[in-house]
Amino acid sequence: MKKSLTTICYRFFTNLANPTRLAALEQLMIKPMSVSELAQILNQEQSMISHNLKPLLQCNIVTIQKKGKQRIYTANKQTLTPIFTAIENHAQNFCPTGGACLKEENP
Amino acid sequence: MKKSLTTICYRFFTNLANPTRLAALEQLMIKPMSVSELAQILNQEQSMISHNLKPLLQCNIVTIQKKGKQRIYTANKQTLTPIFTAIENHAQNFCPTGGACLKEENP
DNA sequence: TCTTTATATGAATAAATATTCATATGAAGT
DNA sequence: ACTTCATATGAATATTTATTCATATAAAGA
Repeated sequence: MKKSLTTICYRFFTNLANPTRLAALEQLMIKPMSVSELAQILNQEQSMISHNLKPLLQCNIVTIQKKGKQRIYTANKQTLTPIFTAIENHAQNFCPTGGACLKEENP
Repeated sequence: MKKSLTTICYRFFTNLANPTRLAALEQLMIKPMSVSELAQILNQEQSMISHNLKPLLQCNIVTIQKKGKQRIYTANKQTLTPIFTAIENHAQNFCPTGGACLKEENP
């Protein structure tokens, strides 16, 4: 890992380390959609969705395209698919019960 | 992405979204080492290293083995290598200057 | 057993992030 | 130009997370 990668990783992981943003990405992995559609599906305020999409956009974890008044956000699958796959593998190999990594809960 | 994966991802990314933990992992990717060795290399207090290794251990992102009084921590390369690789790729493809994703800084 | 060394833990404080609410911007139609 | 709808932004507050310092535990040797 090159020195600068730590910085990039930090921004990247910080970006993903948020339940709202992960839930939004989960939806966007299914299909591109607008802010208000996301807000409706996730049952969150529009401003919250906007606030949370902003850093994802800044890191190109999502992209945007205008469609009339709407902004359609699209997940960057090229980046996200391998990462989610890696975590799925980790979960399978190292968190067999889905919560086994919570060692404090099963000592 | 299954429903529960969002939860696992959240724990996982939260774990990695920290400069101290990333720096520790960077070292542990090079070679396994003890808490005090990490503390020395990273120029941080021992308690801080311990505190930060704890959640990594809980999620099996690192493993531990005892060696006398020392605890030798080892990075889980099986999990970490593909993730770091994916982020390296993302950085190459979407952050060409290493900071291009900071769009506010080059508008 | 006493001492030393290595590590972990707890609790207080400090710092960073998220969330909310009010409001601004901006596109499209009337 | 005015209205409506979609989205973004700012600023205050709430919440989460990190850091520090003091102390506990635990292994090993004298």
